[in-house]
Amino acid sequence: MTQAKIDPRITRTRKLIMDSFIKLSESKEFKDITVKDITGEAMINRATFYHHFEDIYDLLEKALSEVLLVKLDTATYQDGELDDKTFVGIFEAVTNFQKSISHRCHSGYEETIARIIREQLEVIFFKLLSKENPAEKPATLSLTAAMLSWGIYGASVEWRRNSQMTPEEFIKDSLSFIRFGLNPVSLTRQ
Amino acid sequence: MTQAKIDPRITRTRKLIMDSFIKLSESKEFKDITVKDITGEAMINRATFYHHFEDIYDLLEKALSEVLLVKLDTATYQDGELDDKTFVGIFEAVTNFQKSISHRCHSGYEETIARIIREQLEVIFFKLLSKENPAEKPATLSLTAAMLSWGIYGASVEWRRNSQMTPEEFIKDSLSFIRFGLNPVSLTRQ
DNA sequence: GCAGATGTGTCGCTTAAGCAACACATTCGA
DNA sequence: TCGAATGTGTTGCTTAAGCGACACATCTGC
Repeated sequence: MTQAKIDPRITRTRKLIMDSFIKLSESKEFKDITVKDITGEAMINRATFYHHFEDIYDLLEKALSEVLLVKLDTATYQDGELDDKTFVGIFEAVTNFQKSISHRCHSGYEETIARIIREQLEVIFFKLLSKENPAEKPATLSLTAAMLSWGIYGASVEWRRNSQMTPEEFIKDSLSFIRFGLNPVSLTRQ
Repeated sequence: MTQAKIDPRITRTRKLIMDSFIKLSESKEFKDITVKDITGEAMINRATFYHHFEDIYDLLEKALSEVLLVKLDTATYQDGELDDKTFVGIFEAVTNFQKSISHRCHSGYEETIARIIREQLEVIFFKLLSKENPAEKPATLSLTAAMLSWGIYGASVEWRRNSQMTPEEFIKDSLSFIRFGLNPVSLTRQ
């Protein structure tokens, strides 16, 4: 498709690094994880790590986006529309991810993750919005995507703080306001 | 120790191949497994396979010997003597291995495995015998090792055919005859 | 029979991974 | 405060893995 062919060694090595990072993340928090730890766990050379990633923050970023994008593909490749199902899928991806790392979040680190999640969401929303509104100005779509990403992320924070509901139940009712606007009459359109 | 240092890539690749082979062996029998199947499963290049193994029979041989040798190390690295514990450990290794592959044994294939097991046992016994009898003629030790390997392998066949006992219970009593000779009085020496 | 498909084993060239050493930060305890 | 220890990021060279093509064997069904 978009790229010719990718050397299997690259795939393998990147997977080794990612998996080792995830595994280490389960036993210690981010700030205590060194590049050496990762390459040791992955049984690859340290220089090879730098061949694939700028530094450990770059790895974090790419690891997070991969987790989100995998979920995104599952949620949207069928239609790629900004419908309820897509929204719920994305929201579940975010809450799942937060749940999986919640026990290793500490000050400073959490804000980094939050930023990366929002950035990823923004990319996703921008893509979907552009598809459905090809005529609209990019700046408008971009800001809309940003607001959506902050909104969805904020919702996940709320969910984590309060809710015993499933993510889907939690966000379902509010989605109407997002999708059809704040005018009450629009609810009948759902 | 005996060799300087081994490139991690080699270790990794060999493990990938071995694991894929074991995995494939669980779903189809040996004669239906192709080199392509293995390299496909292992996600390595076919040429790389031939860099490590002569052919698929060579892989079989080395995979089997690895399984046996792992068990052997566990059983003997502490002392390396031809005592009861070592014998029982080796016998258990053989019976465990046969149990693990029994459901994929068919005519022709079984005899190949049997040969390889016996060859491996012979190597092991020869090493142990040499250690305990440094002055003895190699030819004598070699034949003794061969007879032991046939004997142990035969015992495993008997065990598989008849016994509800554990491998240890099964072979324990006969070991005295092996170790101390057939003279009844020797039993008192145990 | 033989043509097409599939597997085997080998080759030369390309590319990614390993290694060892380096300069440079940090941390931390004597 | 200094020095040892540990981590970071980079480099040039070596080595193993990937690739595609090749000749050659089996098969299998028309």
